[in-house]
Amino acid sequence: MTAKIEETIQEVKKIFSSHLEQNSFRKTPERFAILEEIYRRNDHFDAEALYIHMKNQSYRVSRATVYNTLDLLVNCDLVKRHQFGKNLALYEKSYGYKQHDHLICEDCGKVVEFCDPRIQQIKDMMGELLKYNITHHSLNLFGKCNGACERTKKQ
Amino acid sequence: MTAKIEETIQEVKKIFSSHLEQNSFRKTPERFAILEEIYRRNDHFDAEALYIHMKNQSYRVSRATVYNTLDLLVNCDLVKRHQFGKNLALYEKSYGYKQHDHLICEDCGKVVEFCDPRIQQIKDMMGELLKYNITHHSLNLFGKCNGACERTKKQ
DNA sequence: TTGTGTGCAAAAGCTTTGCATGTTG
DNA sequence: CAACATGCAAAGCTTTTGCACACAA
Repeated sequence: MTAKIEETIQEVKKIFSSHLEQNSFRKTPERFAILEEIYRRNDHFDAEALYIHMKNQSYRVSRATVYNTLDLLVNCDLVKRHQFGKNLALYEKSYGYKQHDHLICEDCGKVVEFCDPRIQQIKDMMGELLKYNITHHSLNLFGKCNGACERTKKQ
Repeated sequence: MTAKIEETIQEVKKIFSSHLEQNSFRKTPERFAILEEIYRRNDHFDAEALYIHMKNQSYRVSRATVYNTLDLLVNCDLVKRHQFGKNLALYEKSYGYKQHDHLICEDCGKVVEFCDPRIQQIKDMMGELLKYNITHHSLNLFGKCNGACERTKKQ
């Protein structure tokens, strides 16, 4: 499993490297360090948490660079950004992950992923019906996770 | 049609009035003026636009009151709040409207509403499967409205 | 009259920007 | 070595809060 992670990290670094090259962006150590940090995590995180975590790990980055790099990674589809609420934007790594949506617990903030083929059907149908080119979507279900919450209250 | 609007306004004012009474909130002219203003609109609007519009109409309100009243109205289901993007929260009146989701044009910001029964099926199924009480959802499709855009570029 | 609501402006929270410095190509 | 990226802190934008005054109950 650990080997798998290292392998994935090498792959995404190559992809990121190509993306930077193609767009004439520079390959800075900060950018690759942030990418690596993201791919070592397994959760949904916000920019600040990522920044703090980098700081704690001896790596010297600024918030500006974190935000800048997150944008770059979102643009080359290595990271997905989700707006779960007004002041709650969470990111997640996306390389090798299949499309999925989210169920968010209103009490503890826990995020669960799920897949349902019907959402794709809805996109196809509405795109055709309304004459839009649908590029992406965002489906979030909000609810309460019956009990498991109290112990995991977040932040 | 105009008569219909006046009628609706009377109805929602009664509902709001009851809600305020039940929660021991005061019935201030500002609150009813904001409710009325919202129900005279037919679009998706943000808090600032509502504030500006009230100001332009000789009505003296503050942003604080606008935000406060919007919260009250959302809580009694007379208004719905949608987070369409990072800094893009839009509201819409909801009394007498059936459940619907949104398709947002990435070029011009235009918002189209649509209904699809499959989303309810997904909610029911995922709630049961994952043992959550689903309270609400947010489904937004993003795409491009093929041409009609260029002329309606927003803001 | 009593305490909630309001207006105003300042503050907060997340994100972006400006500027001087550092580093990639 | 020229331009772009970085770090830092200040600024931006939307939303919230604090305070004194106004007014609903």
